[in-house]
Amino acid sequence: MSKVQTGHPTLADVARLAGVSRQTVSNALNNPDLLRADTLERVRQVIEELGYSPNRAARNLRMRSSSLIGLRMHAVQEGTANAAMDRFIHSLVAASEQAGYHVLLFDGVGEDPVTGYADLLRATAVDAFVVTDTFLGNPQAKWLHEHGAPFVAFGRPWDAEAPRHSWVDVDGAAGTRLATEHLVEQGHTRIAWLGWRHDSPIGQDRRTGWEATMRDHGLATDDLDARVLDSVEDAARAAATLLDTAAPTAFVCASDTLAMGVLHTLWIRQIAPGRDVAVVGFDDSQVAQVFPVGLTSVRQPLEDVAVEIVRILSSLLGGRGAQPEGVLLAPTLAVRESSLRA
Amino acid sequence: MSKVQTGHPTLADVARLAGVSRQTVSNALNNPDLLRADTLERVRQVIEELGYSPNRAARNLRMRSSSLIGLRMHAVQEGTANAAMDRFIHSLVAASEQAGYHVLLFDGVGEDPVTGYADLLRATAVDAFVVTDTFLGNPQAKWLHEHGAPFVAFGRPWDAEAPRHSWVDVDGAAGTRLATEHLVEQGHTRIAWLGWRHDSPIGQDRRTGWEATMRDHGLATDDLDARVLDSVEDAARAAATLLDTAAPTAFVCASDTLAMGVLHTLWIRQIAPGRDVAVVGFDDSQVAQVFPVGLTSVRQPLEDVAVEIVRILSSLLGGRGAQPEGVLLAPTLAVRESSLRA
DNA sequence: TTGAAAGCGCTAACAC
DNA sequence: GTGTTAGCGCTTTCAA
Repeated sequence: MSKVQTGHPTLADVARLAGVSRQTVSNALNNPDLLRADTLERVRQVIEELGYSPNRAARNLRMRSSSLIGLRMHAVQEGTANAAMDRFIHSLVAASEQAGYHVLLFDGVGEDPVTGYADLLRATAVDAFVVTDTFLGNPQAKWLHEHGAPFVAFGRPWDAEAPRHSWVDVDGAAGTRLATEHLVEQGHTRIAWLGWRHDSPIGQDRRTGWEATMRDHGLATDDLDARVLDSVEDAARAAATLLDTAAPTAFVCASDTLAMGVLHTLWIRQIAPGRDVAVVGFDDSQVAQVFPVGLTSVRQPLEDVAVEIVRILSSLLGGRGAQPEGVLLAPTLAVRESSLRA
Repeated sequence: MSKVQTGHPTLADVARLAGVSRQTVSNALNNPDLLRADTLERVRQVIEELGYSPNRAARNLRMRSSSLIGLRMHAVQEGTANAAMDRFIHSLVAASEQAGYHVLLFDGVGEDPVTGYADLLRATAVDAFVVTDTFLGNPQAKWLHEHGAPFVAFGRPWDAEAPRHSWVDVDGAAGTRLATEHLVEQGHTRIAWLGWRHDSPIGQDRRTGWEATMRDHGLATDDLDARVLDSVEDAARAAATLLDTAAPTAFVCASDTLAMGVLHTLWIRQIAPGRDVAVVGFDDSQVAQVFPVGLTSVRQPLEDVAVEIVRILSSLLGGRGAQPEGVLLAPTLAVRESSLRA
């Protein structure tokens, strides 16, 4: 007597209805070329009819893989405009799906920065990770590498000379270079840099784009360089000081948050953004897009970043254990009113 | 001869080392009370020693469940400040983890709005869904209900009198009521509403909070009601018109995007936000938080929403097939300079 | 080209 | 309390 159909159809159900063995059905799905055309057609028809889809858990168990990519998500930092985390996550989800993966989110809570990774890895709940919080001496990357866990980092390993793992990053210096060149084109010569005080390698990188471009154009940078915490208030104060002491006509900022501070000071002083003093931010956050004046901002190509990450991940998981690979992508500049004289 | 230790330790490994049967190890994990204290201790020690964690796929296959909650993620809408999607997603991830679940993201791409759901469901890749795009006649909710898929909606089913599925939502009317009451307290009497033109039930709901509060205070609403598309530019124009025709001293807006438009008009006219004309937005987006003036905004309790959703989901999956449940949560008001006279 | 057998690692049911 | 048996649904040998 045949089993009661409690839930979803299984491979066996399809096989029975199609009058073939289970293996043939499996082949129809995974190695269609092995079947004779008419058999394939018949099996496919039954699959369609039944709305059959291979059980994930069973396949995972057998294949020793989950088709899941783990991504640790942090709490949104309130009061800042920097992270475009949701844009990146969506890009990653879309790119992963193209490659047959799904994204599993886990929480970055707790003291130990690797706990979440360890648990998922030991339980073979995910095939690989995408690590986003890559800073100097990133403990996750180190741990994952040591444990042989496949992963790709969004962000360069700033410390290692010869990185041991693959990464994809956006060229921050190229971004600020774009911004500075754009301002020079607009006729500015006194272009200030507003960066982060506790300077991360990321902040340093972004700063070099401004500095190098200024140098290239023979423009002075003395007194035009300020560093503050990544807050609107601090940026506003720093902008005020800069305006008083160095009279810049343009600001390149390490973040949209800082740019907002500059705009605040301009507003207080009745200085028109764009016409009187130009401002450029970094990240093309929603704030930059929605701010009434329209904040010009460096935009990271997160869609491309995601595609590259998934590509590397696929080759990693595909067994092609190639050399660690680093990909550096160029950002673009979203030009808006805050940097236009018109 | 014993098997080669290729990868992770299994239940059998633990059992062998602890000198017990596999079942005993399983019990140590899932039904600790069944074991004698010393046995439990011994098993636990070996588990610790080996860094053992049950294989997810095997457990999933056996339990016919994945401990995964599916969430469809849409592309970020550029140029608006409304969605606090990342805040919600993180809240959901955190709450899920507390309950032993993880969040699986999939993409909302394609013509057919239920494709992604259907695929995951048929493959038993997820145990349940969280549906966020709940609007009138929501096709996903209908489809999921018809297919007996467990899910909870973030958002009320506006059409049904007796909803067939569980939902959690934020009381939009209560939010705009808070906003309006706050403005009345600040001494405003001519408080305008700036809402959406193609009015969704959500927009209508938010509007009623303003209208009812105005009525309660015996304040006129004629000519103080404008509807536009959800864009900064349209909002700016509408605000200008309202200022000319009805001279409001305060604006309650259906979104932060609209509020930005109002602020833009105020800026152009050299009207000080807060001091001269008050503005309140909706969603407490990053824009509201970072905008130099500080935009007062209705804040959805997304953390609580996530907790409630997971609670309902857990009971749904726990077999307690209770009646569909609806939970309406009250938002709060994040008060900032844009609504303060001081 | 197709079929039969084995087993991935786990837990529910039942014996002891 | 603990051990034995069976089987979740799939894919990878190997044989026909």
